Amino acid sequence: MDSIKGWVHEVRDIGGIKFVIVRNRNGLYQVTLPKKKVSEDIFSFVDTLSREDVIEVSGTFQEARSRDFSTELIPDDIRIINKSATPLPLDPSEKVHAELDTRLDNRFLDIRRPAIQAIFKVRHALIKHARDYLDSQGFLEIHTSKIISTASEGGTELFPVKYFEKQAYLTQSPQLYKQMAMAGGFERTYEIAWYFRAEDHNTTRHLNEATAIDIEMSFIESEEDIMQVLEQLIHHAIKGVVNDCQDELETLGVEIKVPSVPFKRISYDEAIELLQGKGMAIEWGEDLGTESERIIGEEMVTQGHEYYFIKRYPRNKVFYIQPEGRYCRGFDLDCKGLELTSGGQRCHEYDTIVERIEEFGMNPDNFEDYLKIFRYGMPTHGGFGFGLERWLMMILDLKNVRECILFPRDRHRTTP
RNA sequence: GCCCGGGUAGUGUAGUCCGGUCUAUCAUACAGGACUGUCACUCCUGUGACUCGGGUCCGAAUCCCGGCCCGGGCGCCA
Repeated sequence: MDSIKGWVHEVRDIGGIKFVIVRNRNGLYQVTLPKKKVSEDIFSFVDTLSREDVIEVSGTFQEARSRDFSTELIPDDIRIINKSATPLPLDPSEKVHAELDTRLDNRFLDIRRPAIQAIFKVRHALIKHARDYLDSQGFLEIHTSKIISTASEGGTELFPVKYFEKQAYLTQSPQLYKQMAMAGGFERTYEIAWYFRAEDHNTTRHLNEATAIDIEMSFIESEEDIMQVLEQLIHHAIKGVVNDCQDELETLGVEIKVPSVPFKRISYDEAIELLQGKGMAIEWGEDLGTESERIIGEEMVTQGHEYYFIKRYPRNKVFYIQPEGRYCRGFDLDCKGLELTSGGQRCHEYDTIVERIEEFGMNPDNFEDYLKIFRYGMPTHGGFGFGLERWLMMILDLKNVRECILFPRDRHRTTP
């Protein structure tokens, strides 16, 4: 006796023969009911089925006369585990397109669609192989607090949290904790981290709650040591996805090239030259905006580089990055014009970090907990934060980063 | 935060520019019926909608103002 459990995807009633297509996470199954081969009860019972009812069918599999199915189940019994209400707020069989907003409002139904499940299977594989790679390189997985007391990193806006009688915030990055882990002698750590950013942006590539692969490592000579970990991680993880997710990639209609290492590196100076050569009015020292990133991305792609580093930024990029003359040892990793990663070698000397805080117009007195870690033996170190949703979006060529997280939080959405 | 675009059955759309059989299109869905190899089954019948409030006008889905909601771009950021 064979049995399948799943959702009623479709009922095709041809009169003297009926087909029930059952869907579960493994795919679609055909249940075939020729009038003369099944009981009268079960034959008429099929008429009461609605789309998305949860059922269990038991019977015997046999070879199918079908274009799409090699086998079919001739049922002895069909049991309804739970009925579905009608009409459905969106169509999991994908006959009618639904807008992203409708889909997200009904995300649990949206996820029943095989193409959506495929996105999250790829996401799983990506994280698994990234983790495997970091494990193989001796990195220790840690988890740090998401509730912080002050906006010590600067840059982005924070969500306030009422913490008993105190004011606290949701973390924007595990940055400072990773550095404490270096001060603590872990030498190599990573965290699959949650970020919260209270920015008012409203684009297809921003989330107010996002995940990232964050690493930190000690005893480095320069930011190059970190960049090598990053490019190897990307190379290995994508190779893993290509190996594990053939079916999912086919479902999504995506063909992935494993990027070869090492990745292209260009300096900030070269980026500015390139942009000026393309007629852009940009001066040395300015940030690279969306337009700049796009132009650089196009140029890199024509040179055959999907992934590329931009390094040797001006020293005013971020305060905790090790300065070097007018430059600093920070880098970004971009993919086809989209920034995926920000990282670099951090300051490790107490005097330097204090100077940097002052250089950025901040008060070192507000950084006491942070500064303490530089006083008692801090090794050279560096790391990066690598945005998972953005990476997945680029790999799968999806148009909206909201597709890459189960329950996205954007400027307006807090449900479901 | 700034700028632009949009809101029509459960879902997705046509119609809006140029107001008038719009009694609002089509698909899908839903309800009922026919069909013994479907595979987006097909066919027949039926059900179901103009975001809200105000204004202009003989007349508003259509024009104007405001609210609410949504999408996108920029800035900022991963």
